Amino acid sequence: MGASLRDIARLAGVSVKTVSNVVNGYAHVSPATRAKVEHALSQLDYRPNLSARNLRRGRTGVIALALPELDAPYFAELSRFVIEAAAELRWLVVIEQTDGSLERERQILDGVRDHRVDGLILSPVAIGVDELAARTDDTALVLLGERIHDGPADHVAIDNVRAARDVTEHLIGLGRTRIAALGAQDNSASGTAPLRLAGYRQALAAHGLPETVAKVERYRRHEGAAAMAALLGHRPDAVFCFNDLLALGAMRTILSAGLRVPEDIALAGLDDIEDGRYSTPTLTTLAPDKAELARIAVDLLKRRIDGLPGHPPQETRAGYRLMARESTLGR
Amino acid sequence: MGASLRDIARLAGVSVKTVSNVVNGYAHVSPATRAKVEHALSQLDYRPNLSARNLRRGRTGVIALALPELDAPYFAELSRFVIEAAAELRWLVVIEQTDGSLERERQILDGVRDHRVDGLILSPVAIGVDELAARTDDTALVLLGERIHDGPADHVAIDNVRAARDVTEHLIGLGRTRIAALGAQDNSASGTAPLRLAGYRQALAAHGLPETVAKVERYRRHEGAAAMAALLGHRPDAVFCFNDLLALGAMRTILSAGLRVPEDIALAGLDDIEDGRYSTPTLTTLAPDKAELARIAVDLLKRRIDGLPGHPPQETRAGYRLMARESTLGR
DNA sequence: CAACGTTGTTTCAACGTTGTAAACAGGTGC
DNA sequence: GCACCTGTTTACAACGTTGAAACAACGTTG
Repeated sequence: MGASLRDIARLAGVSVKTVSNVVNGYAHVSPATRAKVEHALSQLDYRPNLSARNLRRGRTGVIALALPELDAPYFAELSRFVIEAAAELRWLVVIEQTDGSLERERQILDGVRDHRVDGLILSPVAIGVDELAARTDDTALVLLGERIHDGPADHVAIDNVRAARDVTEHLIGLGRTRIAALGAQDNSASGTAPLRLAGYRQALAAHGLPETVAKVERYRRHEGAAAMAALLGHRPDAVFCFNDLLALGAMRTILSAGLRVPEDIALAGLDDIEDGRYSTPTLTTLAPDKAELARIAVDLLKRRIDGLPGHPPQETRAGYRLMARESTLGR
Repeated sequence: MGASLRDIARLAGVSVKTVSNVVNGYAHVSPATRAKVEHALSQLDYRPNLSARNLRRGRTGVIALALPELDAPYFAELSRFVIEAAAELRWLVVIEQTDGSLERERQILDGVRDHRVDGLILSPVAIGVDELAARTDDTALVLLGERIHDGPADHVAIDNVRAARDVTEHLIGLGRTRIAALGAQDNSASGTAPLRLAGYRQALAAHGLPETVAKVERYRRHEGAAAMAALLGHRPDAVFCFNDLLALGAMRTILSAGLRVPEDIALAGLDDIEDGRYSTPTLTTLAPDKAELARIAVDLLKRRIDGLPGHPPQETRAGYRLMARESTLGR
């Protein structure tokens, strides 16, 4: 085991508290003792025991990031930024996966209370606003990503309605008229899908175009592929997929059917995952500023952790950019 | 703050230790007191303070998983399995990213000592065997993935030489004769690249075929795309990319150049990331059993954490399967 | 020169938990 | 009546840290 303050104190011939003072950079320590102590510290290669420090201070320096699945590239990319932002505060990040299950989300919200983490960044899928509002626990919580606004906790996301409208407008601007949406969901009282659907509809309505909507259960490639197969019967000339994974699945279906992208069907996604920058054709998409999302989420969490409870929940928007690529523009 | 053992004890009219005994399922507690205590526990919604428990027990219940980058799909997929395997032991997993940098790897190895985590699963890139061997620290450590064997710590990986040979044999079996390798590295004393290169060479040598080798710095799509552009001059009829990201980048270059896969150039990768199952054409690859890798890594780590130090480092192999898809077989 | 403030250091207690050992009650056996 | 179990419960100390308070030594100040 490593050396404790006690060992250092013994070696340096001072009290434990003095060593503690040196370690914590307390001002009033005489140069002589400071030198002695520092020598002893480096001699024994002292490392503070963080369990003990945390017990004393009531903090762990660890936050949790709970998201549906780490192997969805969007979330993997987002995690990278969260981890980086947290690292600047010397926080560690434990990652939990909900798989979009209500029960897992409950478990995690509940588990936050066992003092292993100082706060939680949750990317919710299944849990409802009312259930969140009923939370008795006062551990710091930030909701990340697509979610009905004005909920009971701090929240950061892009403006999904406007983003979806922008993508749809892009397709309309290309002269497409039979524009389908792929990615609506039945069970998503709290999620993205309704917001993106609303944006899609707003754009179509503004131009008097008809809508076609395909539903999926989850945002994975194979569901995109399957839903696209069903859509082919409607002969759309453009498809707005509610995320990039769906779009990549859909692209596979279209190309396999011998149709061309974008000549026969223009395709757009949302998320800007790296895959879409290397697919053939490359995928037009809308790129949320993931670094900003992560930074804001961590900042909000820090404010909650440090601050007094009782402040009203805060709503924050992160930016985005439309990335027009080959799947709508052609080569 | 939550209730402590003391609060429960007061409410139930017993000693703190009795409550602790109930919480920990100690056998010799009379049914009557057990009931009393359990009532009080649920009444105050008791949660053990894990910082305190950890301080006492000297364990944190948290392990670290350090890998180059979370947004490389292979590592994201692997992380998912590690987190799942750890969850079965009630362990949390903090993720650290090294970005393949030596300094970060050192930092992380060093940081393990501050008692925040019980052990470390490291997927090393830059650090050398000798430096690892010189480690004085005795915190549990497991090396995960491609790495020179017989190092100073437990290690789990697939048999990279054999795997690379199998992929190359597959290409040879298709009748290809100008088979290039994409993904060799200059600086990788400790990594995958030399092993995979060796396997590739073994296969070619066995059939008397000539080799062509393209180097990259890191295993990312854009490097695969760039390296492939350089390879095109050699007019290979098949390319074995040392991982799937390289292959997907290469595929993009080939298709953009107006060549066909696999008719003009057959393409194979290694990793079996999900992207490759939905690219057009779908990507032939070799699929390491990631779930097995993760499980073994966690098991080895558990054994180290529980066990006495001093046992010799253990070498373990995980299985793999060749997934022949369109990029070599055609439709 | 007494009262006071500053600087440097220490003692003490506490954070919440659990291992150890000891205390206690209620038998059994002799 | 005593020694000796078995089962149940408790007191105590300890894990390593830090805030609060106390203390000693030394100027300053009125």
